[in-house]
Amino acid sequence: MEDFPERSRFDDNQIAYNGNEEFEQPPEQQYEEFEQPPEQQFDLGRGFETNHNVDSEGNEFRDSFNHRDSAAGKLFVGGVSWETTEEAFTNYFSKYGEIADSVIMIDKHSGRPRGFGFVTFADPGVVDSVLEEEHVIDGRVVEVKRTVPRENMGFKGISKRKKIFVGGIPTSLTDGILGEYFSTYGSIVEHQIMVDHKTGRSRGFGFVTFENEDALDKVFSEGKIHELGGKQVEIKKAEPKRGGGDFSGSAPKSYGGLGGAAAGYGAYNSASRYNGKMGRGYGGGGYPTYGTYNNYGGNYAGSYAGFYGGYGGYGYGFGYGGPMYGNAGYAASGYGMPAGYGGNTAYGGGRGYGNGAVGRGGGSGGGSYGSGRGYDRSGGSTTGRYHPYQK
DNA sequence: GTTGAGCGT
Repeated sequence: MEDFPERSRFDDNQIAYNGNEEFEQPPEQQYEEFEQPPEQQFDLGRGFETNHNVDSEGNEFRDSFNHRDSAAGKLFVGGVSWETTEEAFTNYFSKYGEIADSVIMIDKHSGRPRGFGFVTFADPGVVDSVLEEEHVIDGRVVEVKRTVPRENMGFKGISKRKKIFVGGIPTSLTDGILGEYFSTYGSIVEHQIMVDHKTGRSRGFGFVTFENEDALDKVFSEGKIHELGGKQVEIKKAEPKRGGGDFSGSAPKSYGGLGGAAAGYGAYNSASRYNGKMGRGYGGGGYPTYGTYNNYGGNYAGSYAGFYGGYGGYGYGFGYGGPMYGNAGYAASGYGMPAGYGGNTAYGGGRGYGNGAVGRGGGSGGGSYGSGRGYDRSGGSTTGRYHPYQK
């Protein structure tokens, strides 16, 4: 018996690996895809020195894809009554200055207003004062905010664990009182009582965001039960509902975790196919934090990959509660890092595992994005932020 | 009565 089965198996492996290499396309091509000249969409003139960034971990990433947000003078207006017309809406804000643009978004499917809109002032200087004030349109208090920040603001953002949940609030209690009460513990950044859109009535709970964490200490030091408006309310640390900022910076919904997904693909030969679509990672923010669903993407990919033991890979990443189920075996570990560089490396990654750079998945956002959209949705919460043009 | 809300096809 000189013919060892091992031998042939080994041969098989060799073949398999060779096969891999066959699939690997010259990186140059990838580069061309990724190195597209950055759009000059920075009409905000806010002093973005460059759109080539390096985060604190040394990851490079590009800012692109900043359409529609944070143009100077532009504000998001939420909580708009469904009865408010665009005309009334515009007219209301025109008292602060010339309106360059304004719109109330309508859901095309239901034909109903979506309850929010945008207003852009010709003079960006007025937004600050607009943001300071309370606004009532058609008897409804609307919420004016800057348009959703992305990685751009990740650092100056005001967010950490400074938000508390307040439950058991008497429906008669107003948001103003809520703010007044808790402001005795520290400066409040934001506070709100949630109301039912249908009835307009309080839902009996709200949130308060403090400026500093010591305010939280203070407020919690008095126990979780507070007396507000003559009633007992309970306070707790607010649970993050969605990218709302319990964690790093204000990285909103950060597609951060995608490192995993990308990895998954990388593992498989077909990476070459997908690579073409990945690349531009929004990455940015870089914290691997969320990305729950994204991981599914990775998973799936992993399964397909089969090769490197792809299955098993249930996401990892930081949930809120704490640890994750890290496993993601190779998939995650190997390629997260290269991904950070924008896909080109995602490639090389195909072979060199062991970097364990999972954490850096940030940069590879594009991955799951381009290819894993379907999975994303399965994760629930279809924020629908990115509707590339699906009608 | 107890965990929100939404970011322009």
